[in-house]
Amino acid sequence: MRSYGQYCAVAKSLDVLGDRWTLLIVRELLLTDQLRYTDLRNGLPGIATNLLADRLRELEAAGVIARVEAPPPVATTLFSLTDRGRRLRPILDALGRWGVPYMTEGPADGDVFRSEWLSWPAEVFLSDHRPEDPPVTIELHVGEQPLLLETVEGAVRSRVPEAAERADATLAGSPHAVLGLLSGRIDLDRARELGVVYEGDPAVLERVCPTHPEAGFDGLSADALPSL
Amino acid sequence: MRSYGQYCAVAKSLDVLGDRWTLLIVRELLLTDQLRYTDLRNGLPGIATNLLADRLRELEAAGVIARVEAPPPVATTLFSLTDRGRRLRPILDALGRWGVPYMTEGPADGDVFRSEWLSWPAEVFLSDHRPEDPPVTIELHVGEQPLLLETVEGAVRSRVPEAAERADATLAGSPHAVLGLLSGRIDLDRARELGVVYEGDPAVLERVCPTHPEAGFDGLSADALPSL
DNA sequence: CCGCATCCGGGGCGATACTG
DNA sequence: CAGTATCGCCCCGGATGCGG
Repeated sequence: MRSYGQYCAVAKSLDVLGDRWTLLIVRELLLTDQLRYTDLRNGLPGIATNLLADRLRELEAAGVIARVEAPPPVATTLFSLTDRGRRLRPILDALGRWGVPYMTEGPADGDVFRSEWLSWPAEVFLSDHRPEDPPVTIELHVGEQPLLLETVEGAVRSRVPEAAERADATLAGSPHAVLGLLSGRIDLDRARELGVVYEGDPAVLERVCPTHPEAGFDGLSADALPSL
Repeated sequence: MRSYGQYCAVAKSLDVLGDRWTLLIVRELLLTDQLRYTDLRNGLPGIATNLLADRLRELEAAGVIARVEAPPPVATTLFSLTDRGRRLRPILDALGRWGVPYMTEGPADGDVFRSEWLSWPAEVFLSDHRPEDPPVTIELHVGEQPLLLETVEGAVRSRVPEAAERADATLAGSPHAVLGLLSGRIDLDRARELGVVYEGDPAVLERVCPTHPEAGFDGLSADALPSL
C-alpha cells in the first residue's frame, strides 16, 4: 500500500494493514493457528488468488506472518502469525466489537457465513454469570464446522474444537436466529420457533446468556443504526 | 467501499471503515472535537479534496460523523463524531499502540508530522508512577501547536490545550528526540544533546517517564521490526 | 476563503484462465 | 496445491474550476 507519509502511529499501522483483505487474512489466522493457502482462499470468499498471494508476501515482508514448510506427510506450506502478528488481536477485537451491531439485523443479501465468525458476537454478548462454578462449554452448530464456547475467568471465549470434543450443551440453527439468542434479543422459546435446536441443561445457556431486557451493551444494539 | 459480503463483525466494520483515508479522518476528529473541511484537509496532508468530500459523505451516511451548521460569527459547517463515531476510539487506540514501534526509529523520508499524533506514543509509553500525588501536566512543543499531557488515574492522557493554559513543565524538540525521551530509549541528558529543551522540575518528567532500562513494553520496541 | 464538483491518468482490485 | 498471467474496471491521486 502506498504510505500515507505521516509520522503517526495510526498511519504507520494503516500503511501495513490498510490494504483491502489484509486484516481479514489476519482474522483467519487468529481464528485458526496454521492455514494452507487453500484454506485461506476458502475462508475468504471473493478474494482473487493473485491478491491473496500478494498480501501474503506483503504480510511476510512486514513480519506479521511466517511461512512454514511442513514436513511430510503434510508436505505443504503453512501460514501462521508471528508474535507481532498475534499482537494484532486487540485491533481485530475492537473492529469486531464495533461491527457486531451490523450483524444483529441479519445477513445482507448474498452474505456468506462461517461459524468461526460468531466468535466476536459470542465474546461480546456472553459472559459467565457464575464464575465460581466449574467451567462449562457449549458447542455451536451454525455453519459448516462447529464452534466451541467455554467459560473462562468470568468471560466466554470461543475456539475451533478438537475432533470429537464433547461439550456440555449444543446449540444449532441459522446464524441470525442463534445470534438473536446470544444477544438476548429473543429468548429460547422464540428461537425454537425460528428453528433453533438446543440440547443440554437449560441452566448452561442461562448461565452465559445476557439477562433478558437487553441491558447495558454500550450501544451495541442495532437501534439507531443508519440504513447503510 | 465494496462490501466483503461476509456475515462477520470484523468484515462489516471494514465495509464501513476500510476505505483509504477513512480511519485517518476519524483520527482527526477524535483528536479535535469539531473541525471544518479545511481543517481536515490540513490535518490530512496528501488527501485529494474530492476524496475528502466523498469520505465525509460516506461517514455521515454510516452515522459515524455529523455535520453541524455553525451559526454566525463562525458561519461554516463543522464536522464532528456521533456517539457511534466516538466508539471507534478503541480501534484507533489499538492501531496506534500497534504502530508505535514504527515511530521509534524516526520519521521516514518525507514524512509530515503534527504534534497531536504524539498522543498515541505518549499514552502508550508514559504512566503516572505516583498516582496518589496531585496530578501534573506537561506541555509538549514539538510541531506547530502544543500538546498537553496530564496524569489521570495512574495513566497519562493527552489533549490539545486551551489557549493560555499553563502546564507544570514544558518539553520541546524534534519529534524523534522527544519520542526517544518519552519511550525511555534515551535519557534527558542525551535528549538535550539532540536539541531537546525541558523546563520545569525534573521530578515531573521522571514521574511519568518509563524506568530506564526500557522495560516490559510488550514488544513495543522497534527491535526485530522488519525493514518494511 | 470554504466546501466542494469535474476531469483525467495510473494503479489497485476483481474475475477468470492457466501452470509447475 | 500454490500460486502466476492477463484483462477490464473502478478507485485513487492530482489539478483545476466554481458557486456561496
